[in-house]
Amino acid sequence: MTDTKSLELFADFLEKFSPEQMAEFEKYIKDRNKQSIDSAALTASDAEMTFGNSHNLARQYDSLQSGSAEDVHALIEDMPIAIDDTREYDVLPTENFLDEEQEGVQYQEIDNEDEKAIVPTKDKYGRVYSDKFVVMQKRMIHAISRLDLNERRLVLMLATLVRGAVEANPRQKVFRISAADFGDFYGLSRSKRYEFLKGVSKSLHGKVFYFWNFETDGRLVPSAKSQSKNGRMSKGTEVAISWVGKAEYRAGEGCVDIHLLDDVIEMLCIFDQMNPYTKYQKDWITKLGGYGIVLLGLVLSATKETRRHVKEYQGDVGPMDVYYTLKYLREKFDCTNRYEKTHDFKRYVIDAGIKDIQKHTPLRIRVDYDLSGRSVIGAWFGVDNADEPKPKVAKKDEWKHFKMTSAQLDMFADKIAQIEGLDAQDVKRVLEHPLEQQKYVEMLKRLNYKPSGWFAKSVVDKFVKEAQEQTKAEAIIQAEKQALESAWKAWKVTASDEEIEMLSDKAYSYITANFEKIKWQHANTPQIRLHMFEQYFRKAFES
DNA sequence: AGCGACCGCAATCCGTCCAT
DNA sequence: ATGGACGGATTGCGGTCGCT
Repeated sequence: MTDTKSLELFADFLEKFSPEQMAEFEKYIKDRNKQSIDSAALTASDAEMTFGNSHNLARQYDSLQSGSAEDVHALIEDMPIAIDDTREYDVLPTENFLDEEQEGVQYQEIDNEDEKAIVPTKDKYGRVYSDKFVVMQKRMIHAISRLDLNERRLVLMLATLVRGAVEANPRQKVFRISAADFGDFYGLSRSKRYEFLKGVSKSLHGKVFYFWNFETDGRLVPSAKSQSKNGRMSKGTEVAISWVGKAEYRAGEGCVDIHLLDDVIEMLCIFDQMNPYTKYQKDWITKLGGYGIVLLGLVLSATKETRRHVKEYQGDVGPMDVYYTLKYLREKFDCTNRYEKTHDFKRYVIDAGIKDIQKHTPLRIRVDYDLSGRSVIGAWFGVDNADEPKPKVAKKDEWKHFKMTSAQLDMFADKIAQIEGLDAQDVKRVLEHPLEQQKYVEMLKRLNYKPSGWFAKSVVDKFVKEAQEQTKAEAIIQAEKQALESAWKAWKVTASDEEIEMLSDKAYSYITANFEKIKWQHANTPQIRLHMFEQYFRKAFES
């Protein structure tokens, strides 16, 4: 148990590395193994694979299980590398739903007074994040995923509120949320919002979440009991935190005063280098269910590196952005004990998450499972932004590729046929052809027809392709006709006068008249053409 | 308004069939 | 024999309805 948690931590930790740092760390592991100080679980090739390829990182993640938690922590503790994480979590390949890049994220603590002061993270313009986003530390995503809808709503509301409040007053610990604000924020009915707020402030109170504590330099905070005999760190501090310290519902005023612990305030406010975060658009996350949130976090936290590597994905569902082992996914979704049947896990966690995201965000998640024999061992995920291509709604010409109903077809074909003195069936055939219908557009306008339906693009494309092929075929036939003519001329030159006399022009006209029947296309050399020509000529002559 | 019966829905779990 | 697919049962939670 501890093992998997620490490995998760380790995996998260590795994600922060730049390629250079990976190389450096790899070297470090190599040296370490050479000296065989400890039976480090990581081998050089483990490290190489792990660092070289995030796909493998996920795979290796499982093989790392053989290492003890101690080793992993020792590794991290001994890490000779200063983590300078300039590689932020870029949220998606398509940045179009992000307003601005997060830069210059700073962390500052003022500890000279009783109350710890917390200075919120600002963006490069010196602003606290806009309300449009709920900015969330990554490690918090897991914590909030186990809350129910209203609890999550409260936390998310706090996330935006606290940031602003702490900005104004760094020592503020109590935050007031009114039922009115809460209700407006999420569009709750007037009658329900009081109950909701009251209930949620109560239910949230008992809830606790756990996380691994980090020092600001990225090292694990040593806990008092964590020193093992060999003086090495055996564990980081696992911190249990109550979401709210005290929640006071002020009856009559319709608001609740929420006392938050510093850690929670920090989590909500401070996004320093060691706290990878990812941001979600507010209205997405408030609508998403627990699995949707976690899945979104997993998929969106794909780094540029993972994306590059997962391109190696050999499937047919398009490029994939990230790969996770089944085991890792189960842990992330908190499903190590639930949904023991893989199919159930897929159905009710992965698929449900995808459906959830599909429903509430413009993102479309693709998934392809990695099979080892019959067993699912992992999954690739790809994400598309449905809003992305934003097909410019070029005002389409309604008189182009319009699709008439069968009633309309009958009626207007009849009318046009009468006016033009044509066969109604022929007219109908033209009208229902998206390319040829152009011929009668003026007529239809005069007859007060108004297009109300159109052919799908794919259908039109099919017709266009057909037409192209037809013109191509016609061109070939044309060329063949010319070839025939020149063959005839050539034959006339070589033929004796007697033969020419025998063969009247009638024969030539027979051949040309039956041209379609003769498979001239197959005669692709002059010799064969000549041969065929003679053959058919003879046949014509005999008849 | 207060109460329980009832319903709908989602989450979870289980049994059976099927392919390998 | 095993894991996955699938249908279906069970559970639990809200919310609603009708009765008092």
